[in-house]
Amino acid sequence: MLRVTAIESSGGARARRADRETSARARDHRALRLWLRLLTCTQLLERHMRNLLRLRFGTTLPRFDLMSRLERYPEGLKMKELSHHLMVTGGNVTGIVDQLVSERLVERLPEPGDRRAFRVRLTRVGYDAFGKMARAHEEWIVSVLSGLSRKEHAELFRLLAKVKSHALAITERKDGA
Amino acid sequence: MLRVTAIESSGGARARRADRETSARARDHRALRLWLRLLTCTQLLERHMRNLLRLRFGTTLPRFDLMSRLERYPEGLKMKELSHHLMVTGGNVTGIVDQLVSERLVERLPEPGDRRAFRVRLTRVGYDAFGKMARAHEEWIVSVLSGLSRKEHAELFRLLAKVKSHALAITERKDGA
DNA sequence: TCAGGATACTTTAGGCTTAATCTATTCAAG
DNA sequence: CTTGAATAGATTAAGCCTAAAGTATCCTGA
Repeated sequence: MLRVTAIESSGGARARRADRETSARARDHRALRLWLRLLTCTQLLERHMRNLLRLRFGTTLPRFDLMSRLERYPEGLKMKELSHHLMVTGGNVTGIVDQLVSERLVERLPEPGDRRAFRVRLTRVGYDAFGKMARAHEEWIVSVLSGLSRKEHAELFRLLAKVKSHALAITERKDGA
Repeated sequence: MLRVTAIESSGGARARRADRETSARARDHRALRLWLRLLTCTQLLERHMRNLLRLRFGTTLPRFDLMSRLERYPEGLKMKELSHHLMVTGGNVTGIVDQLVSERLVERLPEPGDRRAFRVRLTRVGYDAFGKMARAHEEWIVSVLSGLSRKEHAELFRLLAKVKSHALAITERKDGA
């Protein structure tokens, strides 16, 4: 329930208790609204990105993300590493790499010294295709975030870092316990 | 490419041009990093929420979101309205409502005066089930965002509002053009 | 009245994602 | 060397999500 609770105004112990409850509820309310707004922002940007990639390049965000990661590692990455970087499961990476291989955008190379693993790398065609997409992607991201001043940029970045590290701390604590 | 470009130091027109390019690239770089951080934060929180709902309540985030929306409208919502609120396609809502109906958590009621439409509403069981989930959900959201001071909360909220409205403006402009 | 366009919803095909399970290979301890 | 645990990937079943096309109903204007 996201309705704001009215604040009582009279004094006394009862009222103080009500105030505490009220402000606790108001804080909860703020946290929920903040979370919903975070979610909405991400979804808006992500949706637009997906449309851009689909309409202009006939591809998808997951494929773009994977290629984007590979582009930074000319020597290629193992499936396991990709899975970790992209924060998705191994099975998922298998599927996306399969697609990209069939489109000749990436290739699987044997990993010397470990016959279980292999290295995934962009092909020449993959590099070229990614370059075009990356420019459009970056252009749009810059424009959509240009509503913020440089100072606001930095502040938002800092606040999100705080959220991120706190979230990681909580998640890991629960995983360990 | 997220590598930071070195800044040239000598004077003259050539160097100034290089500086302009460099800082433009640095700004692009900041925008991309900001976007990636936003995405990471959302994914971290969302992932944890999904796990919570799955492990403790045997349900999923989309179902929770849908019920959460219905909880605010005791008279129910039409499929179209749900689709709009949740920012997903109609076909998607059909699927999730079907699931929830088969679990007896929501019900479809005829919409008087329009035989094409109907109203989706939480059942008694649905209300009770949602209440339990909502408490756990809220508790966790509050705790994960408790790393921020009240002031930081407000600032983050404000900055995200700015991102949101700017993104909406850009998206709509392109849709209209 | 009735033809058309619009609207509410469903269906379908295809892609993403996960958890769980399986196979092949590596590694380490005896 | 052999056995058993750990690791790298692939596979499967199930759910989410979308765009596009389909069905039924409503509405408007001649």
